[in-house]
Amino acid sequence: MPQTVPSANYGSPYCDYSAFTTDFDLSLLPASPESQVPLSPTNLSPYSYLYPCSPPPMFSTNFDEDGIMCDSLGFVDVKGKTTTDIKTEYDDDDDEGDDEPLQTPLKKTSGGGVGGGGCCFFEENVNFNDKTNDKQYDGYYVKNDEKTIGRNELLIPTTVQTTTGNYYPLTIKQEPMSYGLEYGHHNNPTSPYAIKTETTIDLKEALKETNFTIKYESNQYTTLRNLLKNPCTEESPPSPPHLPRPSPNPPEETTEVKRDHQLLRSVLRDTSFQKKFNIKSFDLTKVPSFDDSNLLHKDIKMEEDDDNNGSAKQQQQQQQQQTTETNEIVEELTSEKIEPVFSLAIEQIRKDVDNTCNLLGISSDPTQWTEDDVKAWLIWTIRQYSLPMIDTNCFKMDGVTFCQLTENDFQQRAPQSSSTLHAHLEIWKAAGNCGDCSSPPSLPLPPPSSSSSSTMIIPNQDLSTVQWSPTMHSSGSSTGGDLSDDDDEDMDYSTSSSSPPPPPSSSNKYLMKDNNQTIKTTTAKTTSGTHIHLWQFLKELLSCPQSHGSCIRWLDREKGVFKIEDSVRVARLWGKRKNRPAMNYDKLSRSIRQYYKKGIMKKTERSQRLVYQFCHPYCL
DNA sequence: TACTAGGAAAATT
DNA sequence: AATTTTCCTAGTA
Repeated sequence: MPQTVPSANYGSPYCDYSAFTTDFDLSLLPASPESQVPLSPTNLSPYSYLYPCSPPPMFSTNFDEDGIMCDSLGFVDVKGKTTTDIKTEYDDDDDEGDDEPLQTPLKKTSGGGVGGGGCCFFEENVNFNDKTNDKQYDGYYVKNDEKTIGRNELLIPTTVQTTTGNYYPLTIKQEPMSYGLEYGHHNNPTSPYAIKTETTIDLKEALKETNFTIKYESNQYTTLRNLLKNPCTEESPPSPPHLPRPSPNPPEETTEVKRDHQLLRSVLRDTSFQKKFNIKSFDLTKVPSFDDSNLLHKDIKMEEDDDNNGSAKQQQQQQQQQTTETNEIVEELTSEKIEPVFSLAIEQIRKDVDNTCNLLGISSDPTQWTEDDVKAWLIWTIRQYSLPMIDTNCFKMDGVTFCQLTENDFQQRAPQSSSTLHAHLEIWKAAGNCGDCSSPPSLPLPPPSSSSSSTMIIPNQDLSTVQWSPTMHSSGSSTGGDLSDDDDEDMDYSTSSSSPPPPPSSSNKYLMKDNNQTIKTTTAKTTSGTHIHLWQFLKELLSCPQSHGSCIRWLDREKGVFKIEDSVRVARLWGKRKNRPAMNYDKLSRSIRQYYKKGIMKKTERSQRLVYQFCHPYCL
């Protein structure tokens, strides 16, 4: 009997959110002078949803599709084992292309054993710098030429998504390491849907192209920190301070930023973003175009020019009128409409922090850190952002003390990296529910509004996310003192995990929880990793094409038609998720066929090999 | 050979 | 109890 599920009720028509880009101040998001985006060990970037086919190659550290760092420098994790070593040890599928025959899991586990991570299947090491092929995903075609990526060539995601990896417990069932029928590689290179390789979009170049420059200033994090401190953005829109509206004394860099965010425009033009979040449309025709009027800057110019500009009163009045109008529009935008953008950024950062914590095996709350944790975090941050090396002995202190360091303290201990380190720590303190951190938010948010006018309230979530625990993608770190006894297994498993994040809507739910609840759910995460239905898992993979597009992908997203490109790998991932090392496609497909009767999935009308279709409303 | 389809029973949650 | 796993036979391309 088919399951009954709430139907989606999306607003329509969908509006073009690309118009936001004229007003959206990307400087609110963390960025380094090199356009590096912090906090992303696994999904690489808060902007990653801008690059659904592959993360930008700006990170020196590579990640495989499981979100495992594959730093060629041999990044040392907290367990003292280089990820390079790990990769080598368990590297079972590092094929650059799709033609390499797959080994059997049995071979891969030789010497590893179940508990030793032998059943943790590593996926291919995605080469972010691969420029060999143009890419086609989901019907969108991307010229694989970093220099030429433009509005018309940018891959536009059909859904806003993240690429954060999940981590799951390593209590793998002790099953005989005998593998049943293992179907072979089924990647047909001649298939019109065949995906050749991952593609590369250089964020740095892309941002350059959009004339967007971000000057790295640690104080830019304060606004973001405020947002992180107040995760109830869906229900209570933040106050206008987070607006791109210029402040009375705007920083120099703000006035110099040209806000022609073509990338963001392109992404937001995708109406699935609106659909995904059930965002009501609004009249964007009221939004001024910077290309046309640059209205948002006019009030800045007015103020700046007051002393030395004797422009005509009429012109001033006109400008004031425009400014007032603009402010009203921006006010409206910020109070309600821009929230999805902020929420995405916040959501991304929170997950990134969690995942980094998981990776490093440290608490998401910096005040809980030990000396070693502080050191691990410092090393990671320095590596991640290519900062000058520092003497970690200067930071030999516990988390509480570390959190109380001021920027001046950082300056004394690490002059060249003080600003960056301090800024990142601020982010972590905020994102990590750091209750007793000393830094107060610089711009307190207004109390939550009881108004239901917020467009971020999500009455009808994607079915695939309703049953999804928000904890599944969050940190399993020691936030709640829930560190596993077998840390090695935890680390091995976490570093080999391939799980993409839950769909964004669930993440919104995650964000809507208060801090305490977030901690609780984070703690409970480790027991829910295997509580997932196959159809949910498949949708999860499908929602992360940059990681799993080579093994499963949508053929028709709207109709819920998808194709399993690599049955072995999908089965392997499923087995990994469910701690069933003996899983194979034969069994997986049997489970899928069980869905036929239940009305969850079906074969397409014209049955094609490895092509299935989600039934309505599961395809939503 | 790889996949599809489905019965049946066991295992898991 | 629901779901998934495991094993099986039979069939198709």
